[in-house]
Amino acid sequence: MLERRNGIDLPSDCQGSGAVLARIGDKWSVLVLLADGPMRFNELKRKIAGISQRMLTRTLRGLERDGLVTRTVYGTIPPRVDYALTCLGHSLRTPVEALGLWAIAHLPAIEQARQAFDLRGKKELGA
Amino acid sequence: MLERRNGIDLPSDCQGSGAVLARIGDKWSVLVLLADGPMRFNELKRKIAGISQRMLTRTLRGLERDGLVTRTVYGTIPPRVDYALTCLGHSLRTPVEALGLWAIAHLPAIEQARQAFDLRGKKELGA
DNA sequence: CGGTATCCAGGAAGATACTG
DNA sequence: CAGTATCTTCCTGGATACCG
Repeated sequence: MLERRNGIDLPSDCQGSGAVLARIGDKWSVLVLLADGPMRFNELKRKIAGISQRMLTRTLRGLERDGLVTRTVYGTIPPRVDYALTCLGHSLRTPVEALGLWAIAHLPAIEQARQAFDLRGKKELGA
Repeated sequence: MLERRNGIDLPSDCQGSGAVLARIGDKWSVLVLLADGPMRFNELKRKIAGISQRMLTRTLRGLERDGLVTRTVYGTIPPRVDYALTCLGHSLRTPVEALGLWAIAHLPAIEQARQAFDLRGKKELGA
């Protein structure tokens, strides 16, 4: 994604950051990540409350593909499928939770900055 | 603290996580965030290498609106505009860099998981 | 130099219906 | 229960051209 061109490179950690953010930056992945303990499909769907069946399937497939969750199918009727975090998936929770803590701490400041910014925009229009 | 899991709703702090991820989860914000020191528009554009003028403008506006960067216009000719991280913006670097470190450490594992996953998919098609 | 304005393609995500 | 298939809408992001 980030090609090195004409000599100037971004800090090396950008490569990874970009890929990881593409993975967890989507609308639902983090929520799945934070829903811990092995869970069945509809259990997750209920817990996440708002996700569509389609998006939950897609999100879980993506996480499974990246080795962040395991998918265990029991050949029973009715079918039962369990999803659980892998070791790798669990380890990702640490930095993600750090981000969550930052969000809790600073979201009010962000909201405030937004209002101030939008207000300035309005005034310029009026002037 | 993030682990409250009594089945009903997501922890309240997920809202914040979601909002922050929506902010930095886009394709370019993090790169701007990590490019430190006050920088002029084209300086940033060169450093990020691959971003279009339009997206850099949009990204910077978004970050400015959220109070993460400042935009300083000098009324000179030719024009000069400096962008710098605010205190808030700088503080966000810590968790973002933590995520970057995780990425560096585990990206190989992810790549490997992907290949294994895709391979399994192919075999099933063959069978 | 530092932007805006406009157009366009592709993917993300929702709603709905059907299946083993 | 745990999905797939399909259709549609929205948004992101790239390309291009012009402006103060």
